[in-house]
Amino acid sequence: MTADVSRAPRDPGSDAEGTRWLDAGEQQAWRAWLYSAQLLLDRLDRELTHATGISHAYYEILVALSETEGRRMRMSELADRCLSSRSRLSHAVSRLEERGWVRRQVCPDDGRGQLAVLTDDGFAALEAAAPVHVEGVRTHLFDQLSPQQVAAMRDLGETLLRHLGTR
Amino acid sequence: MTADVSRAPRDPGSDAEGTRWLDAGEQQAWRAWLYSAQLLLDRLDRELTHATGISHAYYEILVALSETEGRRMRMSELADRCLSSRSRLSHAVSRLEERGWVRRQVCPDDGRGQLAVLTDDGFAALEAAAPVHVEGVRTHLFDQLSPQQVAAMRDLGETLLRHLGTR
DNA sequence: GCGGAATAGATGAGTCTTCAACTACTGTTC
DNA sequence: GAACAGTAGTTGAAGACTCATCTATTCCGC
Repeated sequence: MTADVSRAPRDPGSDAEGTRWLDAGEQQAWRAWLYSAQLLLDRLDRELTHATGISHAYYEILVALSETEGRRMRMSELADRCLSSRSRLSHAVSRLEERGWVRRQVCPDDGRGQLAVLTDDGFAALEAAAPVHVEGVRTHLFDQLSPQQVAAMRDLGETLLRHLGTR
Repeated sequence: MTADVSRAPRDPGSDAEGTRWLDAGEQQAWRAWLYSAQLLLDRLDRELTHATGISHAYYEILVALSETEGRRMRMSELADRCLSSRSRLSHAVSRLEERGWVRRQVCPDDGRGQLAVLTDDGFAALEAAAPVHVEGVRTHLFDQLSPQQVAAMRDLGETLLRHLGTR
């Protein structure tokens, strides 16, 4: 006897706690989404890391910095932009600093704050990595999808973002 | 001057390497998908971990084992099912063994192999965690989507899986 | 049935993430 | 302007993941 605990472990309806279990169709949709998301994120990260030595997490930090005026940003703002905790970002910036790609600068407006500044070396590293990343996204994502599917993907993402909060 | 390196850093067309940069619509679709995926996975993992002490990664291992005859599975097969590397699974099973939720057993058919076996305590832990996980998936995913969006999500996931390999 | 290639899994070092302090500064209230 | 609460960011320890390496076993060709 197997027990698929994502569906009801007993007869539906006999469940005292009233958990709203997934039906077979929801189950399949969820699994397909979950597996494809995990595989895609993993694949992109792996290919980028192998080709350039830059993980996807680091890449997002460099991109965020490169898109701002002066290529610098407050640590907290950068953390929010990268969906990262403060702590995680702080560690990551330390490691990027060791590589000479980012440096820290005390924030002039607020003595508590720090600015992360993208260096020229950091920008060069990003320029080298960008084609690899974009090619990965194209190959593994957009090349596989029809325009309708791309539209659906965007709609889906934006709907979920409204609920999860852009934070 | 900002530089969005996901689009062409220079004029499109002046790009010597011929990188197929993303246009504005693709960019938005990609960002929406990426952010929503990261936020959703993070949210589900966090809520599950806080409420039950079981991370999503561990949860998937327990679910996979619970679904098999005899609640046991070869390590490699389990790794594949959980989209995990052999090494990662080996470490994870060791930690689950310390909790008394899984035990290892030499595979009778193949002296090289090991079976991971779900214990009764492990199954009980899973039964306790399942409602929390399912409720999370419902609240943060299905409750937010129309039936059409759910269908699109499934279609999208399955399309990407065909390319990325169910592995 | 012997020898080499391939497979299954474990292990340890290095890296990354999380969590809970902790320091330092700002803003607010009296 | 002193006291206190709140905010910004860092730090260190513990847990988790990756990669390369290692051992044990099986498979295959002869």
